[in-house]
Amino acid sequence: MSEQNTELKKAGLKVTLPRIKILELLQDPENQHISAEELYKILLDLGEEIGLATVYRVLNQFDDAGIVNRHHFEGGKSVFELSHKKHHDHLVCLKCGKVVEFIDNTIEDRQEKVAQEHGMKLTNHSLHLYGYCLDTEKCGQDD
Amino acid sequence: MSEQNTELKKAGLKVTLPRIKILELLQDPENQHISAEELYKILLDLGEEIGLATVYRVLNQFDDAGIVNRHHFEGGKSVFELSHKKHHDHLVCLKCGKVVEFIDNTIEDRQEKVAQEHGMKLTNHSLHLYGYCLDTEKCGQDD
DNA sequence: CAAATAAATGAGAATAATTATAATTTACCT
DNA sequence: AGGTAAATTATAATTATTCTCATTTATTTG
Ligand SMILES: [Mn+2]
Ligand SMILES: [Mn+2]
Ligand SMILES: [Zn+2]
Ligand SMILES: [Zn+2]
Repeated sequence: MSEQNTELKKAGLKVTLPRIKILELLQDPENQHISAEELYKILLDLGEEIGLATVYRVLNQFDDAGIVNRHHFEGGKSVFELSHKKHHDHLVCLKCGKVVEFIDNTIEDRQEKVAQEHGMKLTNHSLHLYGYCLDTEKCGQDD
Repeated sequence: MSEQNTELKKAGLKVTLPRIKILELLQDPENQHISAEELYKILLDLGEEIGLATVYRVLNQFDDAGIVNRHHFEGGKSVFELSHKKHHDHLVCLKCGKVVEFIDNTIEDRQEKVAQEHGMKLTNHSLHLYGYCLDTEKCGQDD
């Protein structure tokens, strides 16, 4: 039994073709931070017969089951990524759309401190840094 | 000439009743982090004849002009707040919806560091901490 | 294995949030 | 006050996402 099957079973979800296909696509490094619509288009191109509603439904189920994480970057739609990787935050280029992942333990620690100081128990957070690539021709801002 | 008028003129916007009313409402501490729809309802309740499209349009113009900042909290619609206050980030209670503002200079500094390390020039960021109020009856999680 | 059944899917309608269009009104500049 | 460009309104359109329900599929059971 494949890994996908095990993961779906563990989440109490029936092992269906749409779910397997979506899980497979999400493994592909090309498809990091992908939207429902984008996944749907890829599936159509692959000749799969799938409904857009199914893609949305499955992604929500995956989110509920903790299989994926959902992010909402400035000015875009919801994007998803597998959650088996370690927690990280995101840097997004406003010009080319490149997404860089990072983790900064100082920031993570301070967040807990801040929450504590304000009498709150943290469950999660989202940190998005927006800017421009400096090293590339196309994104470097004139200064 | 009122403050509002000056602010609108400075932004190159004509001084109209909808714009003045919206600016006024945004000053009210009751209306921090308010959505277009909520503003619209308040305006209707006040007997103003205004269209929802106008509220959206004006808020976008205010955003472009730097008069307001837009935030998008998990699971909600866009909310706006006047931008004349100093930059800050947000703690949000997932139970009661309370929004607490904070600024942590360590976090701010680290963000710049992170961007620099990845060859990017930061323009802005969004940091949202989600959790539960501990001090209140209704929000404290059982543990 | 084949039938029973409960869950999942697909097509399309529905909803929510936001934006565009176009005719009318308003603010601002002589 | 009159001319003009900008703003507003109502409404249609769009975008992103969810819902409905008839049909299909995966799992369970005999
Ligand atoms: Mn990521
Ligand atoms: Mn705020
Ligand atoms: Zn870039
Ligand atoms: Zn609370």
